[in-house]
Amino acid sequence: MASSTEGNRRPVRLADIARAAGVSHGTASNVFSRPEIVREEVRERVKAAAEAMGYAGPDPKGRLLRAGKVNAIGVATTEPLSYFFDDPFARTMMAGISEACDATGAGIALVSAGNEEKLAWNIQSALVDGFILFCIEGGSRLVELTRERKLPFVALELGFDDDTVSAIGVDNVAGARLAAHHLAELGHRRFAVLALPFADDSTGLVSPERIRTAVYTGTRDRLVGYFEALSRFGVDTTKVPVYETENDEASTKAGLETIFAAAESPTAILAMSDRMAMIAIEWLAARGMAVPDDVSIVGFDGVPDAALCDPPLTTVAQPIAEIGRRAARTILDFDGTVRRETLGVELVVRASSGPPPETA
Amino acid sequence: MASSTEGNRRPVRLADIARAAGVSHGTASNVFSRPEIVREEVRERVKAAAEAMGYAGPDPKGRLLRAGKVNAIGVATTEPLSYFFDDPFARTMMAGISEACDATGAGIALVSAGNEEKLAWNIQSALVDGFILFCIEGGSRLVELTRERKLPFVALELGFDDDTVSAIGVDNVAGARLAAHHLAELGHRRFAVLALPFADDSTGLVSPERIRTAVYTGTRDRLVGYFEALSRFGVDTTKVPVYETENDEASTKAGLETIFAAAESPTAILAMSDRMAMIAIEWLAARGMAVPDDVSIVGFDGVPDAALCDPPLTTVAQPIAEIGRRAARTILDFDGTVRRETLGVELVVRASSGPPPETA
DNA sequence: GTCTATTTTTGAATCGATCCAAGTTCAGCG
DNA sequence: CGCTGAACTTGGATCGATTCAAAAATAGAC
Repeated sequence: MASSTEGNRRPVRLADIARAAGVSHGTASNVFSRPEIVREEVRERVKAAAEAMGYAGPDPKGRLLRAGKVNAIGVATTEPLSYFFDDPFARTMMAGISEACDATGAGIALVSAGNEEKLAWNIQSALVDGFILFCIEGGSRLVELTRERKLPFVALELGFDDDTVSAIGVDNVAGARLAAHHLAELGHRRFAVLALPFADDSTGLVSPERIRTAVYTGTRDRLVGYFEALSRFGVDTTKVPVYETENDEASTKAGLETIFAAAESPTAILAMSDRMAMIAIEWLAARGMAVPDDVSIVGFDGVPDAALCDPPLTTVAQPIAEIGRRAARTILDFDGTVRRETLGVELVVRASSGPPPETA
Repeated sequence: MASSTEGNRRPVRLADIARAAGVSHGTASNVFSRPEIVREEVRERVKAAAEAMGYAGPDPKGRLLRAGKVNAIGVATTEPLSYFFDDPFARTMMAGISEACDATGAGIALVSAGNEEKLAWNIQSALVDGFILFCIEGGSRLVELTRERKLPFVALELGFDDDTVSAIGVDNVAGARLAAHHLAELGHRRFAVLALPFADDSTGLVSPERIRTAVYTGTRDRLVGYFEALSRFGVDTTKVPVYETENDEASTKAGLETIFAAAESPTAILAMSDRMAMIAIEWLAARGMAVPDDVSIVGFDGVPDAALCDPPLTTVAQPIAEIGRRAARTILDFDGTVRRETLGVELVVRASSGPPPETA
């Protein structure tokens, strides 16, 4: 029966019920958005008409255009969407962002895309009031794309220098110094570094030249911090192998192969991410090397998983959730200025680091 | 210099550059959305004008209104936003949803809210093409609110019977049967059940009356499954303590206190969630009871963490990511029909279950 | 130089609401 | 009975784009 009237889809809009109720669309609008200013009798009539016609309530699309504000912040990355739920670092960050959004009632829109073209489109068409950018990879492209939108945005883990963008990060030099100092103080003198990318194009042992011309300043800063602390203990840093990975399993393992194939294998590994550190622990275990008895490892990031692995990882902990919280607030309370924050890090000593083996 | 012209914020719109370039809005619009149909000379002129005036590109707000489609799906829950990133079950589900969204290029909007009123508003005003509802708690309210929007939606973990809503779930009875059968077959005869809520108002040992009048049919179904399998082994299910919790630490621990305070303590625990099962393992360890030597435990859900805890948890695994994927597809390929899917579950035997102690 | 076919461009209509200045209604008062 | 002010309503303008039928410009043929 009903279907005979319905037939095809007919989106009922405010104007329809206004007409049905015999009032202007202005009044009909008020019934929904400011009911108190409409006389009760009229209000009831309009509501009844809405009910009868199956009106779904003011369509946010229309409201949005008028109001201008979406009340949601976009979080973008070049990784696939599942990155936000799979990666421990991202998850912790998102928890911080969530907290700030919950507090103000803002929503979160996740933006990502497989290929470059889709990413551009998704960023251009995302319905948000601002962006938080996860710049883990392809950060400069992401920043470039987002800048076009002319909306407030803040970069996280920004890998390169650009004073015109708001960014929140940590003191990489100080953090790295902490990690290297800790190991050197324990007595280690033979080190190897598992590095994040210095630029986009390759992996492998890095030359001083590559370090000098690094695109990703975060990577360079961490290395500088490591070397600063090591030099202070008399370590010849030119002899320390630095293997550049892509922070994934394959390249990290390749790095470990290379490092331990050398004549003098290290007693301590400085990993620029917990991810690599944990892969290293696993790799060493598989080769029968004990952590920390044979080799000590210190990570970087302080993801929750690092406390749970075996042995629990000594690492340089970033205040990840706090970074997320501040990033969200930067967008939520945007005031038109470029905001740059550098937060402190903390060395969390757990069981993956200890004195070097006696025989060494 | 520049600032003297800019002064205050002036949102440049398409009409502005059209005027500046001396073309109609129609043509200006085409330059951006279908550049191939406008003559090169004109296209360049318009683009130059856009560049000169600092135009950010067609505003999605305007486009949206015209196009009608947002190209994003909303995921809603009554929990705070961080639930999506903290809870292992939710995370796995979101990974599945992400996958389906990535495949079609759709975005994800997270919707949630502290209080009831905000939730209603957030659902009413979310810019999405459809909803996926996490009905873990307050599911009926969530469904009610969402129905108002008259958008496609699908419920997950729907706790109650309602044939008018699309939902994706698992065969709770069969899953529970698997769990109980496994334990009974190992020789256990003294059981206790850690149950999810039967209704919203209380926790504690449940009466047959409460089971019969259960609001949450999922809970009831799992219990039915447990009891069916146990009966087949001659266990008097009326003697099996069933403790209703809120699936959190406090109430689960209270349940364990109660259960183990009884004269005949159980040798096996059937937990309706991995969460409770893992809390139980911890609680038992703290009391010096060994799992599975003194007490066996079987969980329900199959979250990734269950494989990592100590001892690894035997559990009834739901195809969580697959549920997420199907939910997303239900919205993405919405055809106007009510879709109900019930997926199978699988018993994953790990180290938390074994034969009962000899002395028992 | 005219006519037809094709390529471009135009401008009004539309999407679905909210806002607001101006107009209407009505009770109370002198 | 007219006047005043408060309480409601109205209808046009606006938000920022896209669409499409019709008009205009251009090209090609004869």
